[in-house]
Amino acid sequence: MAVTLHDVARRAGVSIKTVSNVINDRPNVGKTTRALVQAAVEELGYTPNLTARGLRSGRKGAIALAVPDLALSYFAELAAAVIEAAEAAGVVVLIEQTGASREREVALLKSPRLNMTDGLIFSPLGMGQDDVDALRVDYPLVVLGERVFDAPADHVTMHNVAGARAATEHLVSTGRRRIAVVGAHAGEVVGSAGLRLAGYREGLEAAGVAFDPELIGYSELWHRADGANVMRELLARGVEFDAVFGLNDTLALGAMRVLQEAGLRVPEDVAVIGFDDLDEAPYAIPSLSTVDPGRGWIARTAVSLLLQRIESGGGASTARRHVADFQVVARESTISPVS
Amino acid sequence: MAVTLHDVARRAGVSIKTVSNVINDRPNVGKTTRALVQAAVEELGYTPNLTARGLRSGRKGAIALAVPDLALSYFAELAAAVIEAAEAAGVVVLIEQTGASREREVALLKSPRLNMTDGLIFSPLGMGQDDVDALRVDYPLVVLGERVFDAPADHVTMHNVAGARAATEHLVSTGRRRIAVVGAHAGEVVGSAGLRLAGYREGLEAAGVAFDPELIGYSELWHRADGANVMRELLARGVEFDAVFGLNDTLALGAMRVLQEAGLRVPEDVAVIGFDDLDEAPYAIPSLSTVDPGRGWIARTAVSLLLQRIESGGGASTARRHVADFQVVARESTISPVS
DNA sequence: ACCACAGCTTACAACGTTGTACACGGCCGC
DNA sequence: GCGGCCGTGTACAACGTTGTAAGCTGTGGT
Repeated sequence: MAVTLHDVARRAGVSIKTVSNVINDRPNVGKTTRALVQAAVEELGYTPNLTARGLRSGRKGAIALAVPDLALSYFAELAAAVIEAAEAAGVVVLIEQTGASREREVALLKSPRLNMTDGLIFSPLGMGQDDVDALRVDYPLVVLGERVFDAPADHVTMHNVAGARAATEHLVSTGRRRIAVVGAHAGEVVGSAGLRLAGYREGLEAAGVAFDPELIGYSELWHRADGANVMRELLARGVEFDAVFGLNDTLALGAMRVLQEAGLRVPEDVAVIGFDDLDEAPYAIPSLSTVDPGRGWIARTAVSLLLQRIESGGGASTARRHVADFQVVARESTISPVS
Repeated sequence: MAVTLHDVARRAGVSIKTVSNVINDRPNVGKTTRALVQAAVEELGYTPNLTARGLRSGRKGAIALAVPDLALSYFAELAAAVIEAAEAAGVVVLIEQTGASREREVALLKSPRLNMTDGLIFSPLGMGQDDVDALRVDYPLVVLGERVFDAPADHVTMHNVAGARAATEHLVSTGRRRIAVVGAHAGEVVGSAGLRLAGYREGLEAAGVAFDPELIGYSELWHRADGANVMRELLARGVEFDAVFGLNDTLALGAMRVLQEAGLRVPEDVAVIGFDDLDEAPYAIPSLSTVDPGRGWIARTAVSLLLQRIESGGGASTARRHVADFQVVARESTISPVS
């Protein structure tokens, strides 16, 4: 059915290796032969069999991306950026969903399915420091996020602490002092929730504002609904606050809806800031202030690091660590428009 | 480096074919031999090389999914469902983004990259009826959506017309008569916009409400921002309406924010309904009424049809067409809560 | 005049797996 | 007790590609 090198070789009257050399732009092919072969390729509509190439050369031209769930906006947008960056390098992306389950994350790392790809970009959410050994794999690996420190793999991450601190300071700079937090994880130290909460405390301290545990709203998951629930609970408790820091944008958006439902004006009565700079943040009403964690840069860097590892034969040199620049994006939810 | 059948065979003292037979549960292997081999597999940590298997057997265990852009919520949620369904069948998913560009869509269909997979689930957005021949491919293909009719491939789609009609009738049933539309495409007949607008007109007609072109808001793209812009324009024009039908949820959400910004209450002053039942619809404030087009069913059916084609050797039998059941989901944006 | 060498091309093996054909032994039926 | 058959296992080839080594031709140096 499919056209192979043999067919092209027969048509052009050369050996299959010469055709292979033409396809791969090897230098040692004569001009006339090259043209002859190219004509035959054109004529027969030959396309290389990537599976066979992968078997023989070990390079498959595909990478895997493992995220908790594509239905979570942050990961969908991250995946979109990873696919775009990979595409630019001529590589395709195979996506795995781990459901943020520690077991599935650990299992994935040893899955035979991964040997269809040249390497993995892995964004764990359930694994912890204890699983650091599971990351000691024999294929190129880039880890995203901050669940595991000192991993024996390249690491691309964001300034969770500094970003959260900057968000807090931004709120303080607009005159807010009672800043509620939505989405904290009890007792967590590593992980986005723990780090961002630490940044929040740093920001308060720098501004000379006392930390009040009453202002911290906890929720395990980070969906819109969780943000709404936590905010309802804070309101019910009667805690006073003039600002809300959602540990990510979906939490902030959920919280913001509840605030408006309760008749509180954003930002006049309560300012709201999130974290992630989702595509939808600018289009919320009011548009959501947030921290842009450099998602695009993270995606591009992760792809580029992974491709470098693949290129270099996966030699387990020292693990590199890259941190994206962040930026506070002030929008209407923290700064009232000039009226 | 990696453990192969040869290594296992040597360890177990049998031939590699016997090991292969054990791995694949072939019947003609004795009980003791089987146990022996399994022990060796365990001991050496053998995992099959899927690339080699793919080359030899033609079955790669991967399918491709092509969507316009994962950053669009609908496609992210669709992709999540497709990956989940494929995973249940032991198949991985490779994702391609076409950017809704007709050229890239047509090019993708002939891309050699696809031969890493056993088949394609394709959701075109730029192609039209003229490109029907491009869908005549020699690998298993399932097409989603309604851009192309009579395609020579299996087709899974939704009840765009009936769903839109039902949404319209739902608005009518709550007493609305002046129903604005957000997101129409001028002159389009096929495609979601054209079909949903047709359903809207059917719904009006059935209710004996006259169609008023003044109420139709056009926008090429279907992002949140487009919904907001169209709504601002409708308000600026001073058209009177008591309901809004967003041709998808993001349009409806964008429009709803603008309505609230303008001081109009939803649903008291204006009812809003969307289409897609995105995960975020129930968490908007007010929660968004919408049409559940059976996204999960579509994903599962598409995967199942594709796998059937693959199983049956891709024999180009007659193209099948499947249409998901839809359901109007009434939420707060069309029905005021009992107060 | 011959060797060395560069430039181009080819034959062959190999990547790790599975399909095909066949070999071996024992048991059944006649 | 012999022929055939079933159950079990093996050897070999093949999937389509690329790496290696070697072959062939012609040119230039000595």
